[in-house]
Amino acid sequence: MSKRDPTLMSGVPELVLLRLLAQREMYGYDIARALKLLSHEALSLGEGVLYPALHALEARGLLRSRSRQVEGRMRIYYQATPKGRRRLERLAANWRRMSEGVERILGAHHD
Amino acid sequence: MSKRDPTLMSGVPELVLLRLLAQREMYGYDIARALKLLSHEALSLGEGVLYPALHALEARGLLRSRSRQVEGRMRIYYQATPKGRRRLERLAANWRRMSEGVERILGAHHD
DNA sequence: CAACTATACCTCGCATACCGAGGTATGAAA
DNA sequence: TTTCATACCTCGGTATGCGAGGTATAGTTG
Repeated sequence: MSKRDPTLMSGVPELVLLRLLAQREMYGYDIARALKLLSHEALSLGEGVLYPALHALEARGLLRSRSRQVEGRMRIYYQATPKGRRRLERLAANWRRMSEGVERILGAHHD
Repeated sequence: MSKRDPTLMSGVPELVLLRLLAQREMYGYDIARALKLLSHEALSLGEGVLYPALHALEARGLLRSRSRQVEGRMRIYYQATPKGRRRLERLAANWRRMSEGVERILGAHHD
């Protein structure tokens, strides 16, 4: 069925993947490293999340990939499609909205 | 097995429930309303999330409840236990950490 | 040359979280 | 008497995240 919106809970992996791959072409291993680095270790996608997520996003037309041989090793480079970018905008807006909501609740003292 | 930590994705419902109920005693319907209000509609826990979550948290000793009859209607009031408050601290710290991580990735231009 | 480490990909199956839809019952208002 | 707001509840589906495990190559080190 047609993929309902990520509701409350995050879909953070989808979000950050699209964000990275909207910026530039990257391959799996690369993404994992970048994610740890950029988020100061706060985020880390294990391979059991990463690869299935990449495949799913590609199948949905949000990413496209090309394989390249680099120094004997095979790499699959992904980047966001236009559709993926549009999706990213939606997800990012959503995420900010909900994260601000959480922040308000964490911050307030509700007497 | 013993309940692994909420990993990447949020466990936002658990977090916000504990936060509200660390502050004051509330009952289900009340919580739903407060949540919408405080978060400016950004968060809304449907009853299919809310009640099971409350039961689960109570079963884990993070909340305790008492029933009261108010104007003919039965209400079950919940509040956070000390253990629940400690859990809240952990979850809140976790959430900030990961939300900052996401923010960094959303914000940066990764050239 | 054997081991080991880093790179690079992959899948399977478990657990659990979240959600919508549906169900019950009361009191007040129309 | 019907409807609305209050107030609770459960069931079943789905997807999602995750760990563990598996393959293979290139380079390093003893």
